[in-house]
Amino acid sequence: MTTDPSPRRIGAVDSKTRAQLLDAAELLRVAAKAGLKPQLVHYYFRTMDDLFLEVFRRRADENVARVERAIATDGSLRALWRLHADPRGARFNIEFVALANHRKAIRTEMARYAEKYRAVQLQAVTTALRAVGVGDDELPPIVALLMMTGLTQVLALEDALGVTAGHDTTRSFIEEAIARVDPSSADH
Amino acid sequence: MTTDPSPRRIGAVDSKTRAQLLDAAELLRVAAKAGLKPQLVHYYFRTMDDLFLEVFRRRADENVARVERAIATDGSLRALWRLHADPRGARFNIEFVALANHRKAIRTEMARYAEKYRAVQLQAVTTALRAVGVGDDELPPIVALLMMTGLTQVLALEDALGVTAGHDTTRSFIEEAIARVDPSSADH
DNA sequence: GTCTATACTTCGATAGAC
DNA sequence: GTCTATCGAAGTATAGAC
Repeated sequence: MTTDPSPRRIGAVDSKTRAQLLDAAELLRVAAKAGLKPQLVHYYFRTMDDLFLEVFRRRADENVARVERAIATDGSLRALWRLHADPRGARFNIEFVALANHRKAIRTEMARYAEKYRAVQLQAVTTALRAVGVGDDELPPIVALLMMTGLTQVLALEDALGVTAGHDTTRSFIEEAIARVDPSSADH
Repeated sequence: MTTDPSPRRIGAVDSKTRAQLLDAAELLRVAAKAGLKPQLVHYYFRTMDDLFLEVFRRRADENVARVERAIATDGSLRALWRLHADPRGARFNIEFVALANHRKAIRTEMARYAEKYRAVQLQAVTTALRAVGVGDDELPPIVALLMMTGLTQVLALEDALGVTAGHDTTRSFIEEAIARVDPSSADH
């Protein structure tokens, strides 16, 4: 998919400029805003899709790794929620949802990663819930996971719009609910 | 904001073509796909923002009205969830989030409506929870509302990507949870 | 009042200059 | 290997024809 069937020349993978373009794209300003000529994008990535795909994969891989690391060191419910509660992940997701709206290649890649990511997280949530004695019929892991994901997403989305009423209340409530069910992981 | 400070001519508000453009835009194909020349958009709406803003307001107003109607006839938790669970609303929202990413005018309008919509729904959820005896400290209405909204949003979003694992389980769980807390509103 | 010819700008991409 | 001149297409908007 990223392999190059055409004869056109392409920039070196370890080029500094290439890295700059990736960084810029991640912040969703492309080229111009980073002080680089727009054409450079096509020299280093051939197409816009290729650029965005690489940004996406880079981040997605990192996220999967982060979750796996977190599980290894502290698989508590609270730790998982904290992971979710970081708005950067949700914000990143929103940006790409917007992109995916127009770009099939992005959509496909998001689907692929959504499944992989979901599996990793589901495993973690399942273990965490079991650890604190929450039964599958009381709260199925997949439900807990989708709720966490959804909640984080709305919070991030509204935040981007400047609508934040009730957000702190909600975050506190979740933290407290977790503390209630698993006092051992409390840290303040 | 939609008033016209410039002298340029503009199409009649009750024109059939104008209505067609609005309908087309709602389905996110614009002009061309509806068999209309792209320039017509600018005759009837002056700018793209104006077109999208009108589509958005039309829908948003309708949604607010729909919730208000629902509350009036059946303000039960279940009814509110059903309202949320309709994926059309969430899908619509996602489309506009994508648009808002590039269009400040849309972003501003979304924020305005988000607050209005939130107020109406919060009122409804508050009443519904009180009716079934769920205390504010047990589950604050704003938390319930944000969770419902978030959950619906993820479901719709994943659905758009073709990722649907666990969705049915989750929907069933919510329905059952509601039935448990409010058996009177059960309908099957 | 309705629509189209036209222009301008941005985006995506290529070929070619250094 | 790195970058820029240039192009075509799409998106956005205006002036003018019917």
